[in-house]
Amino acid sequence: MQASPLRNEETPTEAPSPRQQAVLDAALTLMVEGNDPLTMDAVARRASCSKETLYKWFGDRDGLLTATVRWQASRVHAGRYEVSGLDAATLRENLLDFAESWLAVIASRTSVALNRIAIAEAGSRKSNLGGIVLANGRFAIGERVKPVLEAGRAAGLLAFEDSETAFRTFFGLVGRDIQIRLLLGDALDLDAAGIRSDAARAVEQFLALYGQANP
Amino acid sequence: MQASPLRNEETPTEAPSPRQQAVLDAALTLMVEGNDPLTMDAVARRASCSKETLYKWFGDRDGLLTATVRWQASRVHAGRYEVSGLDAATLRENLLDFAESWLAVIASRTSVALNRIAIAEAGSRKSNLGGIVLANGRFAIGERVKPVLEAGRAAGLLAFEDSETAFRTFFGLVGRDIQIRLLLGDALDLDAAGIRSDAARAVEQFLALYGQANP
DNA sequence: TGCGTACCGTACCGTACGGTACTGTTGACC
DNA sequence: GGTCAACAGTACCGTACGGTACGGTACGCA
Repeated sequence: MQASPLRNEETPTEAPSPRQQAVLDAALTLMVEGNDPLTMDAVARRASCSKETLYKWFGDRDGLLTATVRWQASRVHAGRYEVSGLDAATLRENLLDFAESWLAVIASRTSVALNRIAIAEAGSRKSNLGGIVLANGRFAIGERVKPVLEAGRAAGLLAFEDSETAFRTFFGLVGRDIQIRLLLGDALDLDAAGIRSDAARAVEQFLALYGQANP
Repeated sequence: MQASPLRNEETPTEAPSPRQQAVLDAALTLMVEGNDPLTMDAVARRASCSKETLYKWFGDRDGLLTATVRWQASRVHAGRYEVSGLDAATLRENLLDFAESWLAVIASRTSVALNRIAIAEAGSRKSNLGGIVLANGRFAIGERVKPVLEAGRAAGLLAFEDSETAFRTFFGLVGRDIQIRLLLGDALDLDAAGIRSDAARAVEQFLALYGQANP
């Protein structure tokens, strides 16, 4: 089990124009509503544009989906974290922040809808939607968390050999069964309070496993 | 976040006849191969039966998918575990066994294909495939693991308040990012050795969090 | 031997949807 | 005002696929 080749899929291409953003937002809205099966007709109607324009801008259906996923991802990315001179409280706070924001993302209707489409598409080859979602979700957050973990280790607050393995444990403690249940249609509603307490529990468990008193 | 209403979906209806089982196996094979998009035509051709028979036996496409999921589930369920007079070694062994078999399931091509279809279907209402997969996967294993955890607590080997919460932590430690990565098409191959070491790590971590010396 | 049942194979139907073509209409620029 | 590009709206095409109908065959049963 070595590094996956999926991590450099972020390739933002050029940013969509405001009108194109409106179209992509329409597509997102339709996905999230989830009543109709996201047909090109439906997007065109919702966005008040012609199908011909859709095809001109995005090439084909897959291009539209790809652009939509990228557009959504571009709005989720947050700034990087400060990792120099880490103390225990700051480390805990950073991890808590990651856990909360990650839970908020995977519990959002947008994420569920996007992941459903990417997973469905990943079944039938000929589209890299799954890779894009992974690159902007799971792998993007891994690349942001691992420096924090490594800084924690450098500061003597954490002990682990491989930051990737440590992160995957953190990921499991935070996400548990939430994402698969939501993807499969379980009703499971996580409100803000539930997210906070889940995130806190995950962080405490992670620190119990990997933390050590600053020597 | 309370109990989900999905847990009594196992309703096995009557068992399929041998010929019907062959048809369902054909459907499974097609799903796993994943080249064509599991059309009724393809199933009929692969199973050497007529579409009319398919519709007569299973009602419609959704009925066929449902029967296929149930058929697969009926083969995965293993026997229950002995939970009386648990000692530390037996507890660890039981947990290890659960973790290994669960990892083997979610890493199998069959599980990935089935979950993909159920997730795709869960997007467009009108089908309870997702509920069935959940009931026979995540919830079924939960109902089998929780008695073991509770027996461990009764024997003074584990400490927790809520067995559901403890199980969800175990679930997260075992599965981590594996299922979502596979669903999204990541290549990630887990061989038997990888599964064993992953399972062992998860069990040790779980015991580090919830275990306590027998008083 | 005739009849009914269960089934395969295949032709067929209707519709949904991806993709294209055509006809305005608007607005920028000369 | 004339010209052109971009675009909305819509009609249209081809195909894939869910679902149905029907002819043909094998087999059990009287």
